[in-house]
Amino acid sequence: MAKKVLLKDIAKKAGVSTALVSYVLNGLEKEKRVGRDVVEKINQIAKELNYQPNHIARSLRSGKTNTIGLIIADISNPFSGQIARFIESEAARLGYTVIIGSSDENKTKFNSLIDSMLNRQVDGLIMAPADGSSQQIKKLVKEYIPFVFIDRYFPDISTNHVVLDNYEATYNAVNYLISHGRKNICLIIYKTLAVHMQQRILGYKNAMKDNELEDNIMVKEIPRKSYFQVKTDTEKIMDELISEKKMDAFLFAANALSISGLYAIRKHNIKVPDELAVIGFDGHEVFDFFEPPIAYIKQPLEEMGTEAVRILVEQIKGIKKTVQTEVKHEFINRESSG
Amino acid sequence: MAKKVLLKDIAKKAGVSTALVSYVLNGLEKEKRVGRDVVEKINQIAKELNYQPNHIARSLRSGKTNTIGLIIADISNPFSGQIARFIESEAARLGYTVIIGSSDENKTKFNSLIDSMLNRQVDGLIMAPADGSSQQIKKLVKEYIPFVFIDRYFPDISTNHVVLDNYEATYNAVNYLISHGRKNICLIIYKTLAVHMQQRILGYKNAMKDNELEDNIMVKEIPRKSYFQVKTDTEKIMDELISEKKMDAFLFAANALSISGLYAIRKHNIKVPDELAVIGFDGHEVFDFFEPPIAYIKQPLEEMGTEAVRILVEQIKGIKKTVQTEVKHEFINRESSG
DNA sequence: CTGAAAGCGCTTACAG
DNA sequence: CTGAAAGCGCTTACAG
Repeated sequence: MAKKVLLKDIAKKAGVSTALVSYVLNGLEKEKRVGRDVVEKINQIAKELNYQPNHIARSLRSGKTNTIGLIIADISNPFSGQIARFIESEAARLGYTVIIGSSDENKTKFNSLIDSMLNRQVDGLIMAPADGSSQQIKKLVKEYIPFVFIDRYFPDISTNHVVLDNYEATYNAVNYLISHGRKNICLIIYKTLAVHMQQRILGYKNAMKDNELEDNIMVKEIPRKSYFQVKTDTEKIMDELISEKKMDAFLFAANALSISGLYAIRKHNIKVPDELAVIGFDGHEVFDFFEPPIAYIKQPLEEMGTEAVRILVEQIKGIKKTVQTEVKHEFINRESSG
Repeated sequence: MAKKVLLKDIAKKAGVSTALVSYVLNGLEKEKRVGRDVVEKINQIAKELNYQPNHIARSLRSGKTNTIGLIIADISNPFSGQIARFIESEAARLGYTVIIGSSDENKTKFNSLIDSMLNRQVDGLIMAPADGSSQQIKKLVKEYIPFVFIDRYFPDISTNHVVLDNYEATYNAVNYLISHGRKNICLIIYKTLAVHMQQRILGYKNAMKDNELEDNIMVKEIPRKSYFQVKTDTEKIMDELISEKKMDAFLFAANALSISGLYAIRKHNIKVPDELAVIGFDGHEVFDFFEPPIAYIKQPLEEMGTEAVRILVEQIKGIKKTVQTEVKHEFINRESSG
């Protein structure tokens, strides 16, 4: 293996101390008022030897790793993957590397991911917290670990977060359905106490109430288990609802739910939107393929990811204010909405 | 911030040196023949103080970071995301953390990701190398950096890799189509010199030849650009081919190509498989939704990911033999194949 | 403007 | 069986 070039190799060759080399290579030549000729010589030698600093050594000394921990539900799911991608890009732009972990919405895994990332001395965390993990989060707050939530948060802890305008998202969608003549609108959603889902329920319910349809409120909650289980559970509920023939519209509050629901709708050969209007969440290629294309509530993933990184980096740099950002959904209206 | 517990805190409290503590906590008590009572005392105090080792310090001293760099095309694409997930799991099981980077199939990005990961002192790399990056790879080989390729490799460099039996995958699929009466089979594939795609072309061509259909060979190559561009290009070519009405089957050699092709097929209202048989690659929910469901060649992603990690970790631990694994495709046969 | 030196928190020969 | 000490490769007060 080619011998690694070290700071002191440059120092020796330039005939100066390692301190000078460190200053120059870190752009502190102005601040430390290093001589012009020395700066030039050091830069040239560094280039010549193709010097690559050892991040580990730098981190140990400086206490900063320039690494961000990202904890999401599951990197193999497109929603998580896309947001991870945007986070990775923005982080790289700002000089940070990202370590990703998948919690599977499991509190134990989530907590152990946090521990493992902290042991690796990440400078901060971006997380979609799992249900029931608020104890662990309180510890982070107490220890002044910089972090930002995405997608959800705990209302009883004051934290930085970037979330969707979940209430408005479902409120508007339901209003749209009602204004186009639908009255029996069912909301299919995950069974969880997480705020983001609760807000989606609230948006739905209030839209129904505001249109004097409170008697028609119908919320079906699906346990958040494996993808396969979600599909089975959703299809089963859809089977019942469809055979009762009471519904004239479905609003799905998450991607996997939408897809599972669409399977059921197709199986029963229901005409969309004539018999049933449908609005999905997040967006998926299956929505484009369905006959007709499915309308959906789109989250601005790039904005969410970029914003989360920006907020986190500010926190890491020492800005102490709490930042809570709500980004706007976009309603992608297509034939299925009726 | 709660004061971090250090090795020497434990040592002080136990009245021993840090060396003993280090040995015990790293499970070297047998090898170093540490006294029983001392072992117990150290373990107890470590638990009591909730000691968390500083990985950075450990890494600097030991030269091992227990970190793996993973470079794939794009983490937001389901194929990459799923394989990343399996790699992450297996790595965690073996005590490694994964840093992920997306190359976008771009040689420059790919090379700079390698540099950045090496600066972070990853112990090894798992990569789906971008076209034209073989120079950089030769450097890795020369510097004895442990790495494993997935999905593709460079035939002129002897490297560890885990790849699909690409030749057999398309050979068998084409044979199946022919044995079910298809004669004018078109292969839609990315335009690249990468071996894995070349093997898929070869499998196709040889199957055609072996059935005396060499005059019917029709390969259409799509430049690998943005997803949007791929879709546009594929649809355009499909439009032509479909209007000529000469084809009776399509084999798509990658996921994005399949989906783009399916859009075109649906647009033209072609009956599958009556007018046109279709076989896709990789698998996607859209395949399930299409009428009829699309048959496809499935890659064993879990096996590929797990195997890649195992090989890499062996290399990191010093085993020098080159390991080249070919995993078996699975043909998921469904109505569309005719 | 520059250098000598401490120190980040571990691991690991070495000596006894 | 155990301890004192060097050292991983940087950064950064401190002194001049």
